Amino acid sequence: MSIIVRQDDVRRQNQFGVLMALRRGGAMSRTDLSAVTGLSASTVTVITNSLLERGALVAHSIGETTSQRRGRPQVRLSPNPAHATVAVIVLGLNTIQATVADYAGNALGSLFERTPTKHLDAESFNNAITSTLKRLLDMQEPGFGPLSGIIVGTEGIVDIDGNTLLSSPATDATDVPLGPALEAAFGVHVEVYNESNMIAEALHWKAPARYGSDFATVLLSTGVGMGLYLNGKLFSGVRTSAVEFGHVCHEPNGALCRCGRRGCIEAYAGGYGIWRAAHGEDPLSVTEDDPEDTAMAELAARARAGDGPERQAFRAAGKAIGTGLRNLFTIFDPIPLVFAGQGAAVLDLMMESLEEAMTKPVFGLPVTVSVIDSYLDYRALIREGGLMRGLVYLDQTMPAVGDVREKVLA
Amino acid sequence: MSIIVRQDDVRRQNQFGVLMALRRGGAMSRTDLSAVTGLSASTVTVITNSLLERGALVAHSIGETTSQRRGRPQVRLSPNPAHATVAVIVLGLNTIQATVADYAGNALGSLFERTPTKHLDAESFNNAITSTLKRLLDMQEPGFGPLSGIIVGTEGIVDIDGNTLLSSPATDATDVPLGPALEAAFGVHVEVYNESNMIAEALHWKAPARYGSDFATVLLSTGVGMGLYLNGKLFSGVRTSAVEFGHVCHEPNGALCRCGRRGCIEAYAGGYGIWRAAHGEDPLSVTEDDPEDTAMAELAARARAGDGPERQAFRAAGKAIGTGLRNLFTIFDPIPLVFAGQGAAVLDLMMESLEEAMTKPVFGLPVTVSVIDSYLDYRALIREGGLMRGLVYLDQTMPAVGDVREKVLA
DNA sequence: CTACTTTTTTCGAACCTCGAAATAAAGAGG
DNA sequence: CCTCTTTATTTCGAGGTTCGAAAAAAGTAG
Repeated sequence: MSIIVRQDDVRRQNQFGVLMALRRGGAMSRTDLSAVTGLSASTVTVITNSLLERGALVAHSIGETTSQRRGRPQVRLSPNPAHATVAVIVLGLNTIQATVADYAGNALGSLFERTPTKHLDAESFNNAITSTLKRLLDMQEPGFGPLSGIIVGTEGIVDIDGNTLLSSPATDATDVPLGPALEAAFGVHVEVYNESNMIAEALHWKAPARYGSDFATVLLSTGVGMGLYLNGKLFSGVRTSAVEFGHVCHEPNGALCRCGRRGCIEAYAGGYGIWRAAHGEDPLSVTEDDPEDTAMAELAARARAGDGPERQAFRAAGKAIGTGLRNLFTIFDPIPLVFAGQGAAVLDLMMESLEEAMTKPVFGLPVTVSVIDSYLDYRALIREGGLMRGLVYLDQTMPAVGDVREKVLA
Repeated sequence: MSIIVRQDDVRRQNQFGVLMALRRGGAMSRTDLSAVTGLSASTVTVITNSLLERGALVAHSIGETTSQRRGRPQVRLSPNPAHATVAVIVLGLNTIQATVADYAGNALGSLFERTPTKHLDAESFNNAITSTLKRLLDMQEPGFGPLSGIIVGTEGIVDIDGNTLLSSPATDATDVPLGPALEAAFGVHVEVYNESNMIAEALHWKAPARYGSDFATVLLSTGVGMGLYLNGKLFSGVRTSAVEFGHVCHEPNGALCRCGRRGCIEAYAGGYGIWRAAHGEDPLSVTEDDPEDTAMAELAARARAGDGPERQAFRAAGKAIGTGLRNLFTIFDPIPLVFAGQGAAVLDLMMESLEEAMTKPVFGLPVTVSVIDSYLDYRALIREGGLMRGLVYLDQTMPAVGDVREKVLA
């Protein structure tokens, strides 16, 4: 059904536009906002005054700007840090990291805990996360804004509503109602996302010029994940977070993957896949243990030293990823690429075979990928992406209560 | 950049909503429109009267409804056939089919021509299509509405703006500026689409309950095409029509495809791929000739008669398609499927291996596909989809000129 | 012919955005 | 110190939009 638009929707959308302009462009004056958003100066005045009155924005007092220009000085506006607080939780294998940040996006505090979450049942798993966040909140100094939202970033498959953790390496439990559990405990809106999606979200905010409308992030870690931005929006599955790039089939009847199927990209390019191939182990055997980062570094060193099974293992990984990317690009055209995670440190060993597999022309149209970046600290990216997602959620759902004049008259 | 909303946009959007409700639900009264769209009765009155005045709608005079109910009889409204005319052109290998239809979607006339377009240069190719449409328009009786838009559906790769035919089996020429050529010749808006996208569009309109938000169409013909509806919208590539499902890699280093690469799904499931495998021909040899429909029917008959290379060839085709679908479903979750084209007639020979490859569970989540339909006459679907796309374009771009009262007062 | 029922239109209220004009708040210059 | 100039912001009226309530229209029932 095509959606009907009301009067309020106009105001809400434009108010959101103003807030987004400030998030993107940093503090700016009403005049700047008018130029950036395309709204008239009078409309910007009405909207910003309404937001100021409700405490969502703050005006930077004079002197801070030191304009030295001729006319009336600009009053720069920006999100009011004290207006709200967002919590971001990043889950790993037996690790929980919680962070709180203010409405302006400044981190207020962080807590990293190692907890054996892997073998907990769903309820205990939720409780562990809840208590970590509780501890963090108790540590905060009084006076910070009210907690307004929680974003969780995790490996695994999440339902499309951001409520349920359907399946994740972080826990053996399935269909974990993490969203509702946190919502019940803290009384605020909660969204659970796949970590790769948050990496994409983070890059979109860090470098909008480069990662504006269309790009893909490939997370090379134990598994192989992907975040996709298409047409300026985060792409997700129909019912789940999906984009399980690591489980796209590379070789039918190929090496065994942890998911139980054969030939997945992850079975060649995941940490354990590379390790297995480098050591000449049976491609149909899978262990639960992940190779240590240091062990992988040694493997990479040996591969760089000279040809041999180690180098071949990395080459095979590159080929699997490259083939997968080419297939994806066959579906929606080539887009800029970003690699993140520890695997990005050994990209040099994979790049040749990756590019060879990826760039084979389709119908004479060569596949060209313009941007290939890499980021090692993917945890930080997940956190940043989650934070921005949380802030944008608040901006988007901020009610569009009436004009200022109304209250003045009353 | 987040988009700012103006006053006019509200009206345009709601006017579009009214027109869409009529296209979807057929002729209905203002009261029904109010219920379906969610707009108030007064707003519906204003919008419909404006559309009536401009000739976009007609009121069905009394008597037609024969309500026999108590109160004031409803006045049913529907798109005015004479308001506009849309032309749909379906291109095939050395064939051009042009159809014109009125604003209500009724076909007015059609012309099918066999023309050797394959070896024409770009300009001659455009001219051939232009002259076919000119002939068809000349054949029409006077009094039909003005030509308002042209939609072209074709095999091959089209740029995202619907202007340029980048590469197509219909012609050896590449980067054919078909859109601008037709626009220059007829002075109306032109959009060029991939045929599979139009098949998806057609099904979306034929059975919105079944094919509403998310589904995929697989076109089994000489090649293997796909149309995708995701989140209620036609999915396309970033720069081109894309979704070149047939050229997703099934077997690295596998059979040779016409695109020059190896192991594409089409190399196994396209008409020539099945033929080649059934006859034990070299999988690295490709011919330009396509097997005749009758020859393929014989092949299917032999495959149904008993096991042998023919049956194995169809099984291999099913496996290639099934694997490709599973990979796609790994990216965006399983969705209902529709098969179209001659290949849909031999689906029975492929279905077993197709389902086996497709439904292997990912991380314990079984892949289930609820709806699997098939349509043989895909040309008709392309035509219908193109027509609806053209009509919706007209609805969407209809200006939102002012209130009725204004003119009454003047 | 009158009462009732349902559909459609009319009308005023409440908003929203916009452009023009007015106002505010500096620096520049005498 | 006062006035002029310049730039930013606010005020105000106009025009457009949707909505709810009330009125009008156009039938059927009896």
